Amino acid sequence: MAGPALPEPVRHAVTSEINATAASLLGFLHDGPLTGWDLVARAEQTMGPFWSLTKSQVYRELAYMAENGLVTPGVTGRREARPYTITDAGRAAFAEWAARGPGEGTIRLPLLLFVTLGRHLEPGLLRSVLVEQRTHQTKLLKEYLAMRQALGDGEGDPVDPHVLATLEYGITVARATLRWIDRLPPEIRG
Amino acid sequence: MAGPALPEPVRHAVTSEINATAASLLGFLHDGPLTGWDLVARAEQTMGPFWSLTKSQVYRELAYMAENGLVTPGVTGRREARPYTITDAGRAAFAEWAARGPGEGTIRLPLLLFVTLGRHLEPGLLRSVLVEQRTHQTKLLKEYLAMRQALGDGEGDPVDPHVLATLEYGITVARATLRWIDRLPPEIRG
DNA sequence: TCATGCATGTAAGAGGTTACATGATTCG
DNA sequence: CGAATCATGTAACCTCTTACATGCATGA
Repeated sequence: MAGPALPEPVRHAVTSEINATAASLLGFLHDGPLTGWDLVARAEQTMGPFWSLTKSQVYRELAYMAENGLVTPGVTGRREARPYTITDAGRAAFAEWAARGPGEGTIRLPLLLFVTLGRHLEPGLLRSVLVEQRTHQTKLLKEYLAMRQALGDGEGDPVDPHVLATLEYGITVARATLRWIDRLPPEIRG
Repeated sequence: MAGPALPEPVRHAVTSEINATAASLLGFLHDGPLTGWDLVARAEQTMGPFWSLTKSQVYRELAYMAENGLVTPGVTGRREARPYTITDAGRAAFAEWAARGPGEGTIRLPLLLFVTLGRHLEPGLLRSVLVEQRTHQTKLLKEYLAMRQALGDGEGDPVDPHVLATLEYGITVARATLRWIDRLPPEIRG
């Protein structure tokens, strides 16, 4: 009974879909070549906390994408900087990712976990955490407002409304969070 | 020259700190024994999208915690249900985790990525995504309001203000998101 | 010359997701 | 009796984080 070998399951059968991390890098590369370092900075500057990204991930995805022809590494310039350029295949992969729509996203807020489980925490702990959080959100909001101000003052290039819209989201959420903290009942806020 | 062997790096030197996922399970178990299934449901009900958790993770953490004496599995009851009870060591591990404070949290919103990279998307794609998102947030808000209503109508047990506060956060954020969408400039909203 | 910032990368492990597999119970 | 729901779990894989290692360039 020499049966046929079990077939290897075929992965990535058609197009080897890229993940959201790679897609975000390709998105930024539409504006021109950038190094891994630049990409980390760009993500941080334009998306703040709403798109977390570490340099390890970035270098890994860049290497993967270079292997697959989605980007091409350039010659190293100043210091060891190696700029990557998006290719037509890269643009196609990005468009394909975009066509699938944004998925659900991931949110994990330990702060909310603290609040939810508040009755099992030592009294005072939750309060001090909320005080810290208030300070943090206030600082964040201030920074966002300063950024908007700087973009508004026609400093150099015209502002992309999409980038501004993302900044507005940050402002909106920071304000909402502050209001929420301030309206928490006294049993919780102390 | 028989030098000493390289020392094995010692991990978890002191107390083998638990992760936030395990901590959340221990938190819920403070209210009494729960099965893995219950825990998934509890997290979903009380924290909604702000604490994502899959059953694979839950069963894995429960097994790990049982091995380490933080919880004890009970006898299987109805169906295959196996309720876990928190131990004193479990309560200690939870308190220790809490004392470290909530960390930064993780947020990854592909929707914001779409907005930020909007100028590189096919015209119309971003608009339809925003329309869908508006519908989704409206539905979410409705559900939250219904939940608050149900909790407010003294249905059975008195409501824990902490759980209510978490629900308020959901309401606040959903409203803020809706306002943000509605105020997006016409170049983006269409 | 020394600290700081720019810049790239590797290794290892922890955490999270998806698909699969199985079976009990309830209700219509 | 069949469908839906309750309930547990494994395997494989992907993704993300942390720590480590290296070196160039700039400017005080």
